[in-house]
Amino acid sequence: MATSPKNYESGADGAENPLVAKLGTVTNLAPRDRLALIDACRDVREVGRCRDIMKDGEKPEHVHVMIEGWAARYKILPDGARQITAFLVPGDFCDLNMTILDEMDHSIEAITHAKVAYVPHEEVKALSRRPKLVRALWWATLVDEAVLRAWIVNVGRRSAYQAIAHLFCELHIRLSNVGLAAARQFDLPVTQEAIADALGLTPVHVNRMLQRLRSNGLIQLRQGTLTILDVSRLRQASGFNPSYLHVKQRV
Amino acid sequence: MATSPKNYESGADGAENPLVAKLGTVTNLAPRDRLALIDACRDVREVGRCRDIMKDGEKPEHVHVMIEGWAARYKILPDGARQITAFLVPGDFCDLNMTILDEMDHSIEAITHAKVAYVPHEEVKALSRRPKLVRALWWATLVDEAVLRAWIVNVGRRSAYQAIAHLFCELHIRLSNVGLAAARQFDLPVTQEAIADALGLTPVHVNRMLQRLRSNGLIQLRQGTLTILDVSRLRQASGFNPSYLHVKQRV
DNA sequence: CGTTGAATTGAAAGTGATCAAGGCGTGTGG
DNA sequence: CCACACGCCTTGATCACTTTCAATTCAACG
Repeated sequence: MATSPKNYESGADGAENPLVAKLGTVTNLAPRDRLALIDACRDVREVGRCRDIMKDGEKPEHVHVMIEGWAARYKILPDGARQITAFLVPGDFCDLNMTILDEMDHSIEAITHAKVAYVPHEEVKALSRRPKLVRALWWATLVDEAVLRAWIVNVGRRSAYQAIAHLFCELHIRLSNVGLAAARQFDLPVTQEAIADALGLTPVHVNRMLQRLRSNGLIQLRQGTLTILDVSRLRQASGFNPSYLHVKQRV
Repeated sequence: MATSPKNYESGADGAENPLVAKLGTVTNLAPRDRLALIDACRDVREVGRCRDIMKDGEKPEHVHVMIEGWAARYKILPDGARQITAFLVPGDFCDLNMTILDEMDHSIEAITHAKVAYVPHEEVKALSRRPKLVRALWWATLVDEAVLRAWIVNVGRRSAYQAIAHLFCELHIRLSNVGLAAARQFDLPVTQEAIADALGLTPVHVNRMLQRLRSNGLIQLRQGTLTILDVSRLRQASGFNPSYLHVKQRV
């Protein structure tokens, strides 16, 4: 329900596969590259809501790619508190190249019912032999890193009100990249508690700031659908600058 | 002055070059690999304190490696606030593979007088042809990412007191990896303001929490030298778990 | 129509921010 | 050689954004 396949801009550019769509936002992938990616994602498995896709301490046997639904990368503190360090949407890697490390240092949970592609490591290696794809994969890694840095800024130096607005601006673009956002709206199948865990806030406070965002006429949020009423005003309010996402400007 | 070359465990394992020392903590590098790394770092330049090593919006011409001194990766917000997203110490890359992106989305500043190696991109490519080194370089990238995630947790879910303690625990290990920390102490040539910018706090509050850390007998901090009076108590106080640094346990 | 998870609302308490001033050490210039 | 300046660390008092704790409303569902 939360993740009805709306596919706003589906036919855009081979957006059947979100990974292809995402990587397509930076390079013009050759047909063979696309096919290789699609083929690598052939083993798709379903994961129930609130189920861990991967647990802290595990050594992943595959590389996981989000195909449908949302997931959250998170860490649990000794006192039980939870911090989400990333929202994973279709097209995102859960653990690219994590084989190199001994074990996961955090967990990943499906926050909606999700479909995840299980890609064998050899397959990734094979993909890496295609020059365009290595670059694209590196691009994805570097952007993930940039998103982490922006996340730190968000949590560290922005007010709760701004941080939430900023998060929405980011998700808007990232979802656009995979054809899952319209010009001003997208599915946001995320509880206020998850937003709180992502931004280091309490659910109560998130609720209040959302109300303020609404009453200021910046957003509308109902039944898991977020509508940005005034994109430029929301960006300005949060100090959002999309450059860190390194996308060929389209939004 | 702040960064006197103490080289606590210098002769450890070819620690003349901090990059070699760091990568040596995960793989047994072949002599030829070490030489290749050392050779790649031949062009070392000095950077004055408070000078930018790289500015937001630039396209780096080289890959930069910290050889001596400290630097900070940071972003400036529209309102002028600053958030540091990483401390770079000897052995750290400033911008590995950043060529793939169009331009820097943040800046890097030397926070002490520093020595930085300028490595041409081709040189990095050449290094990547050595299987052990590619792995080691990937390891470094993945650990950098893990550090970013831990940073988010620090800023988002820990109290100021805990966050500062946690930061010290992390730096302790990272500096040990490059032979720049003794069992219980290391140079910390960082102002309280920098710590504040790193953790999303105010200098005033950092000052107060440092005092508390001191009066609780956990640390001693004088003239840029931090002494951890009780390593395990400091780790416990901050909920520090070193696993995210993915080091062959030595500390 | 009762159950359940999530969203709301209220009041009180706190951690950390702000604003302002004073102390300290060091390097520089008269 | 001492005075002054500058950067950084300290300290105090006050303010406010967020948290806590608790209770209530809502909406989807079986």
